[in-house]
Amino acid sequence: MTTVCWLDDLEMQAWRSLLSAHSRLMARLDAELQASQGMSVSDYGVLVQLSEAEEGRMRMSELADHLLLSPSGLTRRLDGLVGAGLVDRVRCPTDRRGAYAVLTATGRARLEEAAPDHVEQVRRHFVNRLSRRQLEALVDTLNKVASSPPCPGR
Amino acid sequence: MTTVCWLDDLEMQAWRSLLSAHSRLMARLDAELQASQGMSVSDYGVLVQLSEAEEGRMRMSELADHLLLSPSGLTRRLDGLVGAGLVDRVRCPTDRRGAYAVLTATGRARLEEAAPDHVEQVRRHFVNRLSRRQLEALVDTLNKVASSPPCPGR
DNA sequence: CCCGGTCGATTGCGTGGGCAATCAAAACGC
DNA sequence: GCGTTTTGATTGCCCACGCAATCGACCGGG
Repeated sequence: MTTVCWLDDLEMQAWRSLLSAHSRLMARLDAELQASQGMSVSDYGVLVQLSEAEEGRMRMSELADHLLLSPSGLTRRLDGLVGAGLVDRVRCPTDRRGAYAVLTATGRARLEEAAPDHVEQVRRHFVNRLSRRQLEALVDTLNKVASSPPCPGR
Repeated sequence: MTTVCWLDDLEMQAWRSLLSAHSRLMARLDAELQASQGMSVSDYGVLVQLSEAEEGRMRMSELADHLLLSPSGLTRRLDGLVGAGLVDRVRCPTDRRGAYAVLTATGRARLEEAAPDHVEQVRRHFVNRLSRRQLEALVDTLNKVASSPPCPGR
């Protein structure tokens, strides 16, 4: 019974390792941040992005781009955070279609509270398992993967 | 405004590269396989696993493990494939709780039809962007990430 | 036997997220 | 200045998936 396999062993392994590593890693981080801080990694990500932005505020569309989320996805993710008082939605005064997401004081506090745990978890499950050289190589490798396609069609 | 950041630059880059590369890669592969074959990468994955198994059959639980899916997730994923006639559900004769997922003839045909496209897409967006050395390093790196935690708690 | 414990699979339910449609507010064209 | 088009965000609808509860079937101790 010939199995369909036009990727050689190494290529196949690389592909499957990527799926497996990502899946396991995310599952662990989600579970642990949920357990230790009652916060999802996604919500944490929103708070981090905002905290790094000028004055803790960012336009919805820009934020969505940074988080690799669709506009609708972000809208609803913010609903939760707004409900929890961690983020405010502020209509943009100069362009009244647009809106800012702004980190509230409690939001910032909550982030600072959760950050040590999350960082420790990322270290334990990811960063600390790799050498500096491996981290460098990984960045390089993944950037090649993430970069725009050769665009033959466009 | 000090941003929360207890990971140094390289570590942060590695972490964000992983998220970004995975997200973009999956989005591209999903979109392209959907466009060229009307099939999701997840469904494709099920067919591949079955095709590699003895006689194209596998127990539900084992299949779920291979696919990194929860039992319920697999059950419902299979519903679709069964509905499409690509897979059969067969109750295990020796243990009537259990069930096999078996690849049908049409399922195998469908897989063989879709495979060239998918392989080409994985090559274009992933494998071919990397050198052999990078692939080797990547496998090694990701396996370290995926491997079981140090288990201090258990 | 048979009865409590366990196991494999499925189902109910909740959450997360994408796409397409929508809406209001700009921006553009003339 | 006033339609038309474009843009930013939100909403409706849908799908994927995980967890917990469930159900039938097996198993091991009396």
